[in-house]
Amino acid sequence: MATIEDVAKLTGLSRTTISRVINNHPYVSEEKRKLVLEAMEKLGYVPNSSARSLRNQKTSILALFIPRITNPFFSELVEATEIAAAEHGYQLIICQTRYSPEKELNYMNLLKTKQVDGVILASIQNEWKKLKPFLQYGPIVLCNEFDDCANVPTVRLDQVYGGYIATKHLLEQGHTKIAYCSGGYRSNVAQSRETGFKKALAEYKLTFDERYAFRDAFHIADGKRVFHQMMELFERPTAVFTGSDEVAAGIISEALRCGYRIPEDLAVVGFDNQAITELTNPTITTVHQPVKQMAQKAVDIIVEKIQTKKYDVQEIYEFPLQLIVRASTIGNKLHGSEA
Amino acid sequence: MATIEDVAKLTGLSRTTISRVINNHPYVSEEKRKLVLEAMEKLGYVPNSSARSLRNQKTSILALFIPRITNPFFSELVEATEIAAAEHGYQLIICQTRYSPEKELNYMNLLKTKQVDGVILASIQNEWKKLKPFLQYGPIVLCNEFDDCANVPTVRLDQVYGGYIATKHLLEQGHTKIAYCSGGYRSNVAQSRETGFKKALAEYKLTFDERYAFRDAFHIADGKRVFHQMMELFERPTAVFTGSDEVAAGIISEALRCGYRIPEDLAVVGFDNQAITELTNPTITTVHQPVKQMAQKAVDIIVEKIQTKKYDVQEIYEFPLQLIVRASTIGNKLHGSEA
DNA sequence: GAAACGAATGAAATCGTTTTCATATTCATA
DNA sequence: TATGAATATGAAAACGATTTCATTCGTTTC
Repeated sequence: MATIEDVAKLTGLSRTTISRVINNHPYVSEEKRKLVLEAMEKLGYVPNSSARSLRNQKTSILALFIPRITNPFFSELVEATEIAAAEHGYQLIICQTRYSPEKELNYMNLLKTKQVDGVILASIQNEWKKLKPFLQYGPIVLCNEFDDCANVPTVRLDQVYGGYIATKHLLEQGHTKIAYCSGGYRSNVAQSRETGFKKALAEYKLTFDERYAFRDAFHIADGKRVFHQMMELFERPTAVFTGSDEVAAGIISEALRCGYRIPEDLAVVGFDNQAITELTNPTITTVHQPVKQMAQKAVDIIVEKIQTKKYDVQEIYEFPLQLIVRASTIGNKLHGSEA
Repeated sequence: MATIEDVAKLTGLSRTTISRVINNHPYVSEEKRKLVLEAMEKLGYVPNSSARSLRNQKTSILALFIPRITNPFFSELVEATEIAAAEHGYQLIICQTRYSPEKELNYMNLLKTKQVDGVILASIQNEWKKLKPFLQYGPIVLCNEFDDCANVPTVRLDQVYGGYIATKHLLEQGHTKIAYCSGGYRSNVAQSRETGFKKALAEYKLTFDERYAFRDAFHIADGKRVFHQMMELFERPTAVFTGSDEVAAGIISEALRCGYRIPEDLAVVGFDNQAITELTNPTITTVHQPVKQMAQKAVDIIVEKIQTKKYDVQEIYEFPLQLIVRASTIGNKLHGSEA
């Protein structure tokens, strides 16, 4: 393995000059520069990353925290983040917290041990006060998930509005008994959507019915289960808001299998605008989230924070959400509700 | 930021002793050990990763190469790989080649610059002879994708068998006009499946019809397109083998939308056993791939290779595939073919 | 013609660890 | 009581880069 010393010896120059060539510093004669480049080529020399990291106090690695990558929303986020990071010359380490506060805290040591230059949190499993101390070691940027207490840059989507427009759409179709599905209690994303959901209900003088709330719906299978739970209710809902397209697809799939009609018997609205929304037979009305833009922005910001070294500023960047109306809420001009 | 020197000063000991405590070396008196641990706690000291990497010539980072992470098969692979890596104390850097040989080669420099201890290739975009030179810098393990020329450990699945059992299943249902879909020409995975497909055909004295071959099908949308291409053929196939559940789902979705019956008009077999196979209305017959086991094995092996430093050995570990029969090929005891 | 400046180069310190080697002490053994 | 091991500790040399500070040599400038 050739080192800078080998190149120096071969060229008869000092390490300093070699380093200057590597880093495109001025004050190197064209003659020597060529000599060095040839020697580097000949030796197959490439600077050692660890040595550079140590000397420069910089790893060019970012960490992205997500609960799990097989959730298509997070897949998309990882895809976009990796691409954006690469554009800035950064590598991306994936940290799957699997919803565990301990795992999250453990991964946070990547920042403390200087294995990464910064952390992007796309989900949060601990209270902010547990996370905050790590700010002294490097920048933390919130992306998607957020926390009002957190004094750090936050890139997020207007989830209240998302919950609101999706619900309002159902209300406009005449529905009054609308169930609510989400994934988890802890997430502020989910809570915001619920706020938007309730806001829309309130505008129609309706109150939130706890019996219609299912806050443990993450996957397709959960959607199928929730469908049955809804149908067992005394007063069945005629529409359902879900926090993910997978759950919506699960509900629809199970409903159809059991002989129900969508949206006539049950209108369903998803969230995320995943590929599967075009797959089910009534295609799925959903809320589009501009994941790419969000990821790009988060990376831009963290790169800037790494440079400026000012980490504890609360800046909020919010992107809009967009309702995509498809067939799962509007069936052949029929209204689904006969409240 | 506290360094080992600070701990040494605070305790009045040498860096050597601090290091011994950190690394659990023998020959440190219990008294001093406690003293050191207290000082570390007090200073919030944690060893610097870059310094350790440089000194130990080891980063504890692996790189995983995939075309793109939003393909659910690769999401699952990344998930399992990250978990397995974490168990061994390794971090995982994601490298999305996006099917580009240049990007792949570029990411390979992670190995050369010693930013990672090893590379797991889950897809291959270059000829092996382009990749081979990197072996002098660290271990490369093939996982999922493979190359017979490659003199490295390979963890793979028996794709010939996978293509064979899926096709044989269709043949057993009486089909004789079976279309073939795959994603890409270059991949040995796809080519092996095609070999298995042809082998099954041959056993039934049927020949491969190039007009029935669609080798550019990756996503749901491709499935929809391919469905129409198939239906425009003079002699329509009565069954179709696909290289992914997404494509299968796309075909089924579009077929249903256009009023065709599945499997009566067209039997469809997918690949991967993804969640969506349980979503479409006739659920999708597919081939299950033991992704977790494969990923776990690949990580186990690369960790071992990092230790033993013997990289250029061709060892092949093959896991079996399994046909999962669902409704998209067997409809209510009806046979779909009337050749 | 001296002073000042710019271009080109190198010696040595530095980043924060781990490891090698040396030294000192204790303790058992012949 | 000398001898050799086992235990406990530290000084200094690595690991492979970058940067600071000199130094040297031309070239301008007054």
